[in-house]
Amino acid sequence: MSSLSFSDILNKASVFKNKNVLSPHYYPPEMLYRDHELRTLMELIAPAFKGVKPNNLFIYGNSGCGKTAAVKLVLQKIKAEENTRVFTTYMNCRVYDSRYKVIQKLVGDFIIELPRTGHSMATIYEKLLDWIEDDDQGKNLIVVLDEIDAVKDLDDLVYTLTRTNDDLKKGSISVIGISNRIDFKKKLDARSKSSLCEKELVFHSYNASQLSGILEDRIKASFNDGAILHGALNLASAIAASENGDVRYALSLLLWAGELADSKKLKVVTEKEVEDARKKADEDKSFELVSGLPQHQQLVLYALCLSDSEAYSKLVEENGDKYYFSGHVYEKYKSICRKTKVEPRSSRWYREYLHDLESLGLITTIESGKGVRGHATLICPGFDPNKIRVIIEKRILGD
DNA sequence: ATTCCACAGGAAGCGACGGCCC
DNA sequence: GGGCCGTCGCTTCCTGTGGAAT
Repeated sequence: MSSLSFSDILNKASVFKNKNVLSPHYYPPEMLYRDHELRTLMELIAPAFKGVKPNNLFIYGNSGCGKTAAVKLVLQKIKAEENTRVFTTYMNCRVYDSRYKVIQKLVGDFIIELPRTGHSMATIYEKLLDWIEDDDQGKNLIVVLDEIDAVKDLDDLVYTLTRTNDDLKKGSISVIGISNRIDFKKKLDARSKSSLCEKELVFHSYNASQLSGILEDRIKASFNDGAILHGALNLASAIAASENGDVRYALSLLLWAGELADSKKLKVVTEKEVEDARKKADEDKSFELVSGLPQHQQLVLYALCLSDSEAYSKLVEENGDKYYFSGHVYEKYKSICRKTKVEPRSSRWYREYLHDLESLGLITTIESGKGVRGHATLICPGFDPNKIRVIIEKRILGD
């Protein structure tokens, strides 16, 4: 042990040349197969350089199909231009998820950092207006709202930003909204929709051969020559193609497969490592998701996993999966709460928990449809119930 | 045809919290 | 220190919905 040094660890043989290229936070300087989208984006933004407000834009497409990367690339090009009054800012709405937080972030980026609360909406809004107008010809601000569907009061936000352009004597604000949920537009009211979606741009999913192309490109920069066998590459692209052409997923598969090969001291990554990486990724993901859950969501999940052995649980078989009535799971949840001396949440909140669990992929729900009285919901665990049970027992009931 | 059931999910509001400004 | 302000996690109340039961 005493002879071990950092250089030993760093110089250990590896299939990787540069792992960073595979990270989800890495954005490539060039993009393949997205010429049309990049051009459209740039044409849309171009008027800003003449002091004309660009149209608002709404971008959608499945996850991992290059939306964010394309926009970030264009933002870099804007920043590279000199002497302009075009300002840009990018934010992810999972973090900035309310009108207040978005406006606050704008003020923070360009004017002054503000505390989380304390100032009224009106105060910080005025600050923003003053800043945009405080220039001979005003400033043209382009705001990119990634995962825009996460904003809770999006109608208010869109209304405020639209109104800003009316209030401004000079300068403008344009919005580029990005989402991977096409259906979310339905939730907006008509005015916000027409305002936000002045222009729309769809990113279609990559097909298997495009995925291979992209992967090959990244492999060159991240792995040693010949470290990835052709079969492994093809398998990774095929898996990703079946996951809606998600490049991010494909890259993380390669990363995991490479790490697996390193740990087995292999010089090349084969199909086997990719396959194992996929399995391991699924398991790790479920473990991480479950252990990171708030207490009551864990209890709900636990109730669902335990329903199997209970005599009163009725089950409906649907292609081999066991579905449980949401009402019964709620009762089970309440009884577990009683046993563990925890105050159960209301059924309204329980329904929110189900939504959360479903969006995390930990459960799937279907409507009962015919054969059941009323409008019942049926729930099925997304992973092996026994494994989930063990994780939760360690977490909650263990201590 | 009407009533009942088992929910879904929107709206309003509550109270604690952390923070501002004066 | 008091009056605002926005947020969070939650409850209560309520209307809507689709099919079963009567």
